Amino acid sequence: MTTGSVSPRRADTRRNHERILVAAAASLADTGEVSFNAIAKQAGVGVGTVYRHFPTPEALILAVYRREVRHIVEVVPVLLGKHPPDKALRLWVTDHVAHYMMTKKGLADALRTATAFRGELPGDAYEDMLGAVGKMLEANVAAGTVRPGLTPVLVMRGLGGLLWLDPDGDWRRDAASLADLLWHGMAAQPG
Amino acid sequence: MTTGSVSPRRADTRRNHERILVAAAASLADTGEVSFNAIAKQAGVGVGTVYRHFPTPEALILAVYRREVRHIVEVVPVLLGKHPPDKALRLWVTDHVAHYMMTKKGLADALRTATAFRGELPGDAYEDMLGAVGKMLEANVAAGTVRPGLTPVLVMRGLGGLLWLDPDGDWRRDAASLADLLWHGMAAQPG
DNA sequence: GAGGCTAGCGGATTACAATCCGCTTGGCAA
DNA sequence: TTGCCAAGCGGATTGTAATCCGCTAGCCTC
Repeated sequence: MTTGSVSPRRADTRRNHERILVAAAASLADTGEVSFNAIAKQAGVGVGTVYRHFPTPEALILAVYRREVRHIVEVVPVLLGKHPPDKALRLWVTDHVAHYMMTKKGLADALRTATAFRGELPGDAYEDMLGAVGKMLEANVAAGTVRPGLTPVLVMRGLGGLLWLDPDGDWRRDAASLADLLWHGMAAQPG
Repeated sequence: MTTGSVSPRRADTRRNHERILVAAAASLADTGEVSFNAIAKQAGVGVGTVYRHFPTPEALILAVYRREVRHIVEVVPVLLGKHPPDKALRLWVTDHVAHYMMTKKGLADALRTATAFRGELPGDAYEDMLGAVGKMLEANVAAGTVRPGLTPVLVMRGLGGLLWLDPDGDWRRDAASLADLLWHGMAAQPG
C-alpha cells in the first residue's frame, strides 16, 4: 500500500502517487532535501496524502530510486552471463552497487538511516539485495572461486562499508579496495 | 567547546556540562531517548544550554559513551601485550568493539547517523578509532600475519558492518563471522 | 572588596514534522 | 443515470525540535 508497486482502486490515488514521486525526485535532485510539506505543496496535494503514500522519508527516497535498486538487482544475471563469476562479483560491487550509491543523492544516507530500524527496510529492497548477493555467492561457489558456507547476510554486512564512501573523493578506487579485501576473505584459494 | 574535554572559564559551565551528561546517561539507560527538552528539564538547565554544549544528539550520545569509546581505543596495547597480534585483533573486534556497540543503547544508532554527515564525527572519536585500528594493523604486519599495504580506513569500512548487528540476536557469533571474513581478507597467508 | 566586562544562561519564540478527522469524489450496483 | 459507499483527500491542529536574544552572574582588575 505504500511503495507504489500496487495499483490502488482509485485513479486519483495513482495520479497523486506519481505526482509525489515526481516532486520528490525533483527535490532530491535539486537540494537533496525531502521535506514532506515542501513536496506536498510542490506536488499540489495535502501533506496527509504524502504521508499516506510514504510513511517515512526513507520509504519515499527508496521509491524514487526504486528503478535504480531494481537495476542493481537485475543486472546480476547479466553480469554472470557475460563474465566469469569472480569478475562479475567485482564489477557488480564497484560499477553498480557503489556507483548508484554515490551517484544518487541521498540514497546512501537513506539506506543508512533506513536500516537503522532493523529489518524495517521499506518494500522488499533488502530481500532483493540479499537475493542478488546470494546469486553471486552461489555462482562463485559453483565455480570454485569462493569457499562455501558464507551467508549472504554476512557478505552484505561486509559490503556495508560502501555506505561510507566519500562521493566527493575517489570512491571508485575505495570501493575496489573494499571489494578486494572482501574478495580475499571469501576466496576459496589464496591469491 | 562541545564534547567536554575542554575546561571552560566558568565554573557553572563545567557544572552544567556534568549535569547534562548525567541526565542524558539516565535517559539513555532508561528509555534510550535523547529529547533535548526532556534532558534540559531533568538536568535543571535551559534547552539552549544543552544545545550549546552538544550541538547534535550524536554529540551528546558520544559524550555519554566517551568513556567506552576511550576504553575501546586504550585496550588495544593491552591486548597486543597479552596475546599474539592475530588473536588480539579478533578479540578486540568481538569482545570490545562489537561488545560496546551492542551493549550501550543507541551507540550504534548514533554512530550510524553521526557518520552520515561525512567526517563530522564529533570530538576526535573517529581519529582515535582509526589510530587503534592502525596499531592493530601495524602489529600484525610486523608479525607477518597481515599483508602490508592495508589502510586503517579500509579496515574500518570493513568493520562498519558491525553497526548492523542485531542486539537481540546472536551478535557475538555474527561479529566473529565478520571478523573472520575480514581476517581472511587481510591475512598474509592462506588459511 | 567593588566594579566592569563578557561568557554563558534560560526559556519565550519560531519553525517544522506528523497526525487526525470531516469532507470529497471516484467507483460500482441497480 | 442515479445514488450509495467508502477509499482517499487535505490542511487545520498538535506536538516537538531548534534558535535567538535580553539578562544573570562568574571572573578578573584595580
